[in-house]
Amino acid sequence: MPLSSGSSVAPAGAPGRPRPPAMSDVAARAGVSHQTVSRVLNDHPSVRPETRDRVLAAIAELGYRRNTAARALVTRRSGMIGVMTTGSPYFGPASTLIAVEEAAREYGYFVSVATLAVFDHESVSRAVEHFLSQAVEGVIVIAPHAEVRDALAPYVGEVPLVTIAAGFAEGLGVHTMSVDQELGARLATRHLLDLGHRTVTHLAGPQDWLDARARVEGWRAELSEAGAPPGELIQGDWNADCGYEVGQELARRGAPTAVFAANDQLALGLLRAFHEDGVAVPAEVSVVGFDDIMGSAHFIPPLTTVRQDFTALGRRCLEMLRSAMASEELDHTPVVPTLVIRASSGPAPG
Amino acid sequence: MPLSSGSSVAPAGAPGRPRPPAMSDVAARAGVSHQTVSRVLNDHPSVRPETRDRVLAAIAELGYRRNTAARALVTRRSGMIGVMTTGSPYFGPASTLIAVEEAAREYGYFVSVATLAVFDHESVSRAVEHFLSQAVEGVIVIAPHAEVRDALAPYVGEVPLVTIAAGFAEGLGVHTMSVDQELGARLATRHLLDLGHRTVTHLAGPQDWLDARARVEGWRAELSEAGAPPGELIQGDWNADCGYEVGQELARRGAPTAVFAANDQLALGLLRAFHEDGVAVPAEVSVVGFDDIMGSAHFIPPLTTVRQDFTALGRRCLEMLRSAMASEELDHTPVVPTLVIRASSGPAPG
DNA sequence: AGGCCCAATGTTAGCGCTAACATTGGCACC
DNA sequence: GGTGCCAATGTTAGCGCTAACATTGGGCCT
Repeated sequence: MPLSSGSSVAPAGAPGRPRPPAMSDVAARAGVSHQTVSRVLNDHPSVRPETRDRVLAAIAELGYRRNTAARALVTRRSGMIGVMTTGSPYFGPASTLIAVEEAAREYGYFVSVATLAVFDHESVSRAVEHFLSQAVEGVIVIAPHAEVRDALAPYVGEVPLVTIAAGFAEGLGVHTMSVDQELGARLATRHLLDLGHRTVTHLAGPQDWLDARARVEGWRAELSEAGAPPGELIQGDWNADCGYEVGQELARRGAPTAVFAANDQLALGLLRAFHEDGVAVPAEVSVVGFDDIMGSAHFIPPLTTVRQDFTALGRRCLEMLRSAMASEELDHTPVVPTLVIRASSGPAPG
Repeated sequence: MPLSSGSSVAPAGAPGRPRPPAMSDVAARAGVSHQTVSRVLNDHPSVRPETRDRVLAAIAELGYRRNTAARALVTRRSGMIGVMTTGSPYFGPASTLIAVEEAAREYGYFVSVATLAVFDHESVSRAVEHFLSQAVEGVIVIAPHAEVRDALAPYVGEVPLVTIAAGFAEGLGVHTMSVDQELGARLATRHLLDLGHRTVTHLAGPQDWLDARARVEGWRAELSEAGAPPGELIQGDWNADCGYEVGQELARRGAPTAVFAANDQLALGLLRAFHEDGVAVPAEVSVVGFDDIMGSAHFIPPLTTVRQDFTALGRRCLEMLRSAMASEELDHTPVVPTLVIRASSGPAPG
């Protein structure tokens, strides 16, 4: 509980610090009315340049800063957007958050964050309520997870909402933006097929993550359209540990010639397992990852992977939210990923 | 004068959305005064349980949410803290931010973020001003950089401020918290010495980062106290690319037997270079990193590294900020890092 | 019974700002 | 030279809430 019934004495606030200057103080100093100060601050056209200068001078002298709370109270606009993100320091969400914040600040918004330790309905609700109690003007959700997306449905209409989610979500009325995961998976798969591999095994991410699902779709679709036999699908999570275990298993039973891992961490685990078990990459097995995280260019061997432009993603999310807040038409076109070819993929053996 | 009837035209605000219920609406519904509603909301002791229930029911029925702006205006407390962090998705800052947010939310604070694309004075000032214009009650800075720390000095006294910074900062009056970087470097160095290495080469991080400096200090101190000859100091940045280049250079000219890299990314680059140039790790060269990032357990070979508990760091920062806001005694004791021994370090050759 | 205290509630006065309306005074126009 | 207009400014009325003070009505003492 933040508030105890402790014996509060002073009108609360920062203890010791005196009341900061208000608009009326500036007005008095500049010899104008507080409304004129307000006009200067809000770039109202009809203020004489001379008056404006006098006001600005007074502001500077007093170190005046406009009181956001008072302003928000009367305008009914908080100037704040909420960004909900995963409670794990994954590369993608972290990068996207940074991009969103940068864009938001450019447009003059404040960004409030809430992290999601778990992805159940209740946590999502709590986070949204947290934002609503702050009167955010819009919410961006960086947690491409099925349950999260579903838990957001009740809040559509309550507050403009943009969520990162591959495909699927339209029916729920939630605005979605994403990197084209399916395309990314297709790029990876096609690359391997082009190298002469008969088919491609996919080490998938957790299927409650929408991105993971979409990657499976893309992989499957590309194989099928290429007329390649269906590849093996192995379920994984997002971690290198899992990649390592799967890699050991694959090495033991005779590895496929091409594996598309759902992210770079999984790929890292695979590479290590193959290395330890003497399976040559890419001579015997080609490995392709997804994300292009920091360092993947220095895996052994350097990892071929699908790069997601998280910066673009973040900006697009914010632009989408702005459109949603203005009730404008929304552009849902996903961000296009690119394939980064390095040394972990090569021609099929034999 | 009676309260205005709801007949006034809605001034601006969210277009279309009607005015949300106010406390007086709840009061009317529950047949009490708005002040009683306020009392219920603030857990004031003298409210009859029956009355409280009636009020709570009215709140639920109307979907009432207290207006933060109005509350902040009168209490002079925004309930918000600002967190400034790096504009790069580094593992440490991202993890720390998450921990801070979690702790802050537990204590009932809102968290506003601002990222720092560059570390110059002006950007830092802009970010602090951004926070001040939001009337945050405190600021946490996750950017252990010398220039950032210095740029904060003018704001000491203006707003409670806690920054992550290894050593040094006390004189400036900025409250600092950190993982004990020097200790971490000592742990790494000692570990290598214990393995029989005569001395240890250090691939340092950029020296404008305080952590990087502190790691140099620790490394140097530990060597000196152990009576080992001074090791070579190589300047680097934080990236694997740099580690790779340095690794190639070291391999070319005959590598030392032990290298302590200032972070895991650098270590990753070293490992790759050594691998490619046929320098066996750890048989010929031992490598130790710093951070224990995701995946370092699956480098080839798995990386011995210094783990920083960023979650603890984040919590401690928040607790420290709370103390600072309450003008209490501050506990600056740093968080203790731990050495994680894996396969990249081994006995000195020969 | 009279008085007193205190728990439970109501009333009033702003917090600092913006929106809406009111008031100036200068100047173009006929 | 009056009329009207408009640019520049002032005045007023809240926004929704909390703090401080005011008002009730029992229960309980003497």
